Amino acid sequence: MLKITGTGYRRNKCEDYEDDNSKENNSLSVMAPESTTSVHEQFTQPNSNSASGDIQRKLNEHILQLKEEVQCLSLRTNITPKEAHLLSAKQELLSTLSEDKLSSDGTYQPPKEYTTENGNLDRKRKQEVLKRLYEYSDSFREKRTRQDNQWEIDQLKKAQEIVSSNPDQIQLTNQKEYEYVFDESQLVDYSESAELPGEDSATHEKPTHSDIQAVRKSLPAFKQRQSFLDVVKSNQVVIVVGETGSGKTTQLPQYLYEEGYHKRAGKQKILKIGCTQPRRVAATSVARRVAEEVGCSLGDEVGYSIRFEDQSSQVTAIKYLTDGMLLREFMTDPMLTSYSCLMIDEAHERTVSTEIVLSLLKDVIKERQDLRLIIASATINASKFSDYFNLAPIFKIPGRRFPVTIAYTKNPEANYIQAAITTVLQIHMKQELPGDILVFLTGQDEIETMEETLNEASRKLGNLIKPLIVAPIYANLPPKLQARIFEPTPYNSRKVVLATNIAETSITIDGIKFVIDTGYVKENVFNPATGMESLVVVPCSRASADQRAGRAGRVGPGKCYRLFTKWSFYNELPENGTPEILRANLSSVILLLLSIGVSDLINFDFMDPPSHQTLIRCLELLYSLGALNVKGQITETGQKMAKFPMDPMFCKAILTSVEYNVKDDILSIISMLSESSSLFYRPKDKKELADKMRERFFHEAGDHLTLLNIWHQWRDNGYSNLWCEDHFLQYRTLKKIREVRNQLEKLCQKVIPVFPVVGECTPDICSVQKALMSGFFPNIAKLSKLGNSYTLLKKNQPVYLHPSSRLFSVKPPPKYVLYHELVLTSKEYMRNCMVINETWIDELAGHYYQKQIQN
DNA sequence: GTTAGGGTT
Repeated sequence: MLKITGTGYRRNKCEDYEDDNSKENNSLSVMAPESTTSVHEQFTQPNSNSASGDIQRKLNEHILQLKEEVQCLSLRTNITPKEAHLLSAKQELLSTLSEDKLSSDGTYQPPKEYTTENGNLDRKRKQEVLKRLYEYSDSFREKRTRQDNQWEIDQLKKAQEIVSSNPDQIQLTNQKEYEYVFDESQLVDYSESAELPGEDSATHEKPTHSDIQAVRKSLPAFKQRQSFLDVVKSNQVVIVVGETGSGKTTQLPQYLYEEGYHKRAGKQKILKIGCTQPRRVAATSVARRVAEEVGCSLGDEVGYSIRFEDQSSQVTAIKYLTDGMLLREFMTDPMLTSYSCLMIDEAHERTVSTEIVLSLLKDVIKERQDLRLIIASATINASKFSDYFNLAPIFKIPGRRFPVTIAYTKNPEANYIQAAITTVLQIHMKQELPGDILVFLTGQDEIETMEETLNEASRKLGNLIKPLIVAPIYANLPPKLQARIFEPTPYNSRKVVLATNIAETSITIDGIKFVIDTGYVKENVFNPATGMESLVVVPCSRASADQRAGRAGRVGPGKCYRLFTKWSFYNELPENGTPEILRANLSSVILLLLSIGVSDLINFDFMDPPSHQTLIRCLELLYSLGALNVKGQITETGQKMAKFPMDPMFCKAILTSVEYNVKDDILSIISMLSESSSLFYRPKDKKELADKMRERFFHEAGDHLTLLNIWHQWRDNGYSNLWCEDHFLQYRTLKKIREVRNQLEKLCQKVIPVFPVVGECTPDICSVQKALMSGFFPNIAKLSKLGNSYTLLKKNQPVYLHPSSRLFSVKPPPKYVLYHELVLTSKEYMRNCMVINETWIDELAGHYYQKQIQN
């Protein structure tokens, strides 16, 4: 019997849920019945209420044919939505008509609507089934359509965006797996077909202008086009609450454009309508879409601008850009004179960049009455933005989304992973197919554990259950494995996606019907007093829980199982998460503010002001780095440092490296350090091997030079992807490192045009170490007297070498080490450490450690 | 004797 309770799982999870929406208590009783005649028997029983023998024979023939077709299709790794649709139809038919769908113990019961009271297929129903069988067989023989091909191409594009660092790879797989070649002459026009994929399908056909306009007019935003324009006309700042699917991101900038906001009276030069996004993929993909709608090439009237990639020009009127990019634009154009309107999208996410941009804009709009500002936010904190902008009007646009039923547990869950596993299995056995499951967990470790357990459970259950495909997704998973979540779920099986909060906003997976939300998230906490970071698991906010639930309602009505009680949702979950600005290291942002002339930070109009302590620590650090003078004003050095988009400690090291004639090595090391967290890939089952490969790069002086070794060897191996895979290094990270390095190189030439080489200094390891130390001198620790731990040189705080550090195994341990960062996990660990010479402390950081040196 | 939530310039 298919009872989960019988397989060792604690209890029947579904019974533990209360339904939020009591009307929709659709508890499915799909439990296999104790005894029933098989479907096969029903057809062959001479006394059954069957149709004529002729129909019976035809039916049997078709069952055979159908089986073949289904088998053929389900063996394919990629099927188009149309094929998937046919497959599910065939699945339904087969399970109705053939004995093949019986579970091993023969307890299959055909769906109720097909049967008469005594369990046999009724005659009328059988004829209907036959009719559909013919229809589907015919349509199956038809050629692949343009939409099918386009869909595949789009899927690939999607995959390629995710794995953009890895184009060679994808192309290769592509050719192998796609046996069909796009052939114009074999097109069948399916534009009338209603069954084909969702909302985006209209744009796949290279639609005509009027088609596009029709789609645009169907969006909820269109109904409010005129009232939106009216509100913007009479208000300088408007808060827009646009739910998912309202079309706000693509339509509102276009409305402004159509209204002529990009034209300046009497002048030739075009003013831009800017729209910021917190993520790069969003900026690029939306821009592409809007360019299509406007009917221009990307980079002409519609463009985008992200780091390393500027697709905009003089004629660009609608520009999508990342919020960090707009923040950088303040440095060259503090009044943002090239914009007539700005839309700050996804403001509710409250990234540091968004908030600083908003604060700066609040000032700018006082000076520039002509600038229009639109802030798009989720419902939950729209009023906060309205209050901040002097009670700006809130303009609402309804969304378009399927309803999602929410279920809570009756009692709190002690072990949410176990609860999640039980829930997955119950959904899988009780709910109809197709319908994939998305589970929100907090990190790689949990995902790996759950993946193992689920695979094991489904192996044990064998053919008692339909195939369960477990697909993990988290940011640090290599792209090849990430792509698995986008593969269409094969016939008659269910996909379970185990995700971190990457699936909350950044990645959208089609076909999800069920969401399981553990209610937790990992959050980075930065302690300004110690400069220590730690990742802690905290309950997620109500806003995120709702966002997560919404992921179940993209393709149709969905269901979300929350592994916490309704009471705790309303009483224990915070309404919103802590804004990032209150828990991040702000030194880079503060330097940027200072460089654009914001000197009074204490009275700067933050939406949520960081603590004075945080600000003071930042200013102290900047002062000790020489970015500020004794009056707290930014120095020339500080101005140069601000030009580099990195932490000021990095910037300082770069400036010094030029003097020491070790710029190349420092740029390499710094680029590596800035991305080092996602450089190494350590799967659970190959940890030791991965660590062994890492040891090959070890440099006696520590991790910084180890990273330099990796860089050099990658370069010497022709920046090869295969080489990366062999060494458990993430190719996409290294590629990004290379881009970062190139950008820094260019900035160096711009910011420091003349390279003054001091003395006879020849590049050597010591100079590299000293250049690093000129920026990172606040991070020095001294070996304790017992020799088993270290103490921060500045304050009396015990810290430890991280076991992953090259220096961890050095005996005897070096007397002084310099660390890149301090993380609090099971202990206070220094990560990325380097040996330093005692004499350098006085030489390079005498001003900082005066007291300590005297002692 | 052991860490990796998601982003961005």
